[in-house]
Amino acid sequence: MLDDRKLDVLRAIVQDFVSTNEPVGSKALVERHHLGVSPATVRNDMAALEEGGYIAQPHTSAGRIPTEKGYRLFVDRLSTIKPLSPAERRAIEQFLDGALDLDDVVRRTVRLLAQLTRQVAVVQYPSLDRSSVRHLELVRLTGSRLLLVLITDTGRVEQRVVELATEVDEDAVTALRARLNARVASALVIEVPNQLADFVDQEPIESRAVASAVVAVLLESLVERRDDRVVVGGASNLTRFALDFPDTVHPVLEALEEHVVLIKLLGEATRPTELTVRIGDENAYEGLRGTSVVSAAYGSGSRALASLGVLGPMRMDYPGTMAAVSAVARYVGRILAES
Amino acid sequence: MLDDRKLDVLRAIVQDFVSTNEPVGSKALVERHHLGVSPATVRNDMAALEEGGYIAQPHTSAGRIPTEKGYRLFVDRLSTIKPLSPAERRAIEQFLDGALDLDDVVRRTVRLLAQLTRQVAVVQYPSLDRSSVRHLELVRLTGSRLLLVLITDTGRVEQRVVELATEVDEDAVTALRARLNARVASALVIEVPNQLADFVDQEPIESRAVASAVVAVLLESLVERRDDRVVVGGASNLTRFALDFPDTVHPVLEALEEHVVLIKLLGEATRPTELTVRIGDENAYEGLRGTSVVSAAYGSGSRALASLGVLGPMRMDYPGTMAAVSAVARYVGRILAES
DNA sequence: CACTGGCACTCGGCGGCACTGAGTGCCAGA
DNA sequence: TCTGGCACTCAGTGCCGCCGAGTGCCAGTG
Repeated sequence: MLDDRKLDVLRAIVQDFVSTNEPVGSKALVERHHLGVSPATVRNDMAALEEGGYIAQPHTSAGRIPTEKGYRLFVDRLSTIKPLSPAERRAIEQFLDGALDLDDVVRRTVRLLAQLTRQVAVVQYPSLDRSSVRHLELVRLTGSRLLLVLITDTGRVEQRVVELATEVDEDAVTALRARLNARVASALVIEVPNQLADFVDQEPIESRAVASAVVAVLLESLVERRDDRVVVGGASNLTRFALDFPDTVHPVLEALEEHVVLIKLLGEATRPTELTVRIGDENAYEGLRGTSVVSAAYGSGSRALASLGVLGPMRMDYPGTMAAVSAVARYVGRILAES
Repeated sequence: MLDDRKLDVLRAIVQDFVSTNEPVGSKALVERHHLGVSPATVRNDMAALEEGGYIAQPHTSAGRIPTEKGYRLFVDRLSTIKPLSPAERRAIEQFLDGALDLDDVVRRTVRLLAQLTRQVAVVQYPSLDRSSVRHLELVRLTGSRLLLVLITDTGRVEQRVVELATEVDEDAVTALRARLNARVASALVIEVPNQLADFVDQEPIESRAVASAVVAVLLESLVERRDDRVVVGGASNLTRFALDFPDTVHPVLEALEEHVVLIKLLGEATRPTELTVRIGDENAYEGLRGTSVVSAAYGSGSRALASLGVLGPMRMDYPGTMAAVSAVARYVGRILAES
């Protein structure tokens, strides 16, 4: 039913529409792409494509625009990921190599992605669940207040104040710190609750109260941070393509502030650098109709830590965007593995 | 030249225009505000106000809208800060009391401000320069890598990895940590470079190399963080008032991503809770024409730590916004003083 | 002298109307 | 199976005239 030429026509329609943002007609199509047939023939093919639901006309006397289904087919079968230009590769390296700490890596990444794709970029912090504990620090602020700092292998730092009912001296803190680290250092964060299950009971009787308070705060902080953090950048790119639809930008801006929504959008991280493309309603969030999301998991080695991606109009340059997202994800993984 | 009634008229014009976003005419004015005079009289007053540059007509056959100068006069002399409703006070308390750590305080604050004012909120992190050192932590990651963690009295945490040329053992790290803290603990951050000026020289000869590396990274991190951090929220509120001017939202979104610009916008922190209002071109940044900024410094006690504020259209509810910003600044200061 | 009512005037916004042109579907012919 | 031709549709555009909100000015009044 869809022979090769029809697919060529669909590909040409998607490419033209993406670059001009105007319905494309049969005549323009044969002029811009050397299809080797006449407009009339193309019209027949277009009728077939419309029949199949791949393209549609906004109104009777207009050209065609791709539908969601059309974009899907394009992404799945008609496009090849466009290799990045050397300049772009260089930009990625230069941008990320100077990063100082994890916060900096994330901030730079989001900026880089937004710049490369000229769209809205979303980067998730390395998931706590999938990280492991590098070190647990316990600082005595005053006699009855400790600062608990958790440092992961990805450089993430979580800190929390522990209020104690009783006073505690420096030596006790040092000892407790050592015993805690012996238990959890280099364990997966998700394993920490198990590792500490009987920790308090095994403590010397005189330090049980303190240990119990510390462990409680630690476990609590792990639960609270479950809602992993994301950073958004390039929101101003929204207006580039939304000038025509001023009512569509508001819900998108709202969505960008709902980090929970964004995390769902990026999707479950699978294997590192594996690309996911969600087109239009596929990402099932009211207010994000008409937008597409290209995301990839990143990680060090074979372990996926979290995801990053970009959000743009359905009429986006999929091959280019996919290449950029994939390259950045790969590079971030490398940076994190090094540190 | 501007008698009381003319000022009343100006006040009425500002109030009406702010709430309706439409040029206000003489007739509507006498109907909605009981000015006790006829439209014709008001027209004369309006002519005088226009003469003085306080109001203008967008086109000949339209009502008047306030100019920048008009808003300025309104803010300076014609408005009283609207007290917050009990519901709003309660919202502030509930919102901020549950905060876990500094990041959380900042995130909650920005969200709260955006919600209260229905505008774009900007909150600056407590300035490093104005904080003091609570503790300096040195963690031995491997033999040749240390993690340096700086914790300030406002709960801010900065961390950085120190790469060493030689191996170092746990005891040496402990000793160095103790000596470092003896020097800088509870000093103002801005004093740290002075405090450490001769630190390396006074170290035992065998630990000089390590001390020098650590101090170098510490000083460097203080310089780099000079560009203090800000957090933005409520960007979706932009579209509420920018529907009519779709071309004005793009530059504003861009400005929101330029944190340096935002920091300038908030202005130099003066005394805590002191309000600043910048109207239109007063904040002198291309692309922010037509917007106003209401900001306040916050701090604990009499020490200003940083600023927060909101950004909105020139036609904003100044009394309400000023009340909200001021109340939030006061409350944030209190929260930080407690922790 | 300040205020008021009346009146002529201006001009943006809106609906109606005709025209244009891009693009289509269909059909007969190669 | 493709092509050229033809009638048809309809969004977009420009033009026109009307409506009405709002103004400025002036003469009249307490």
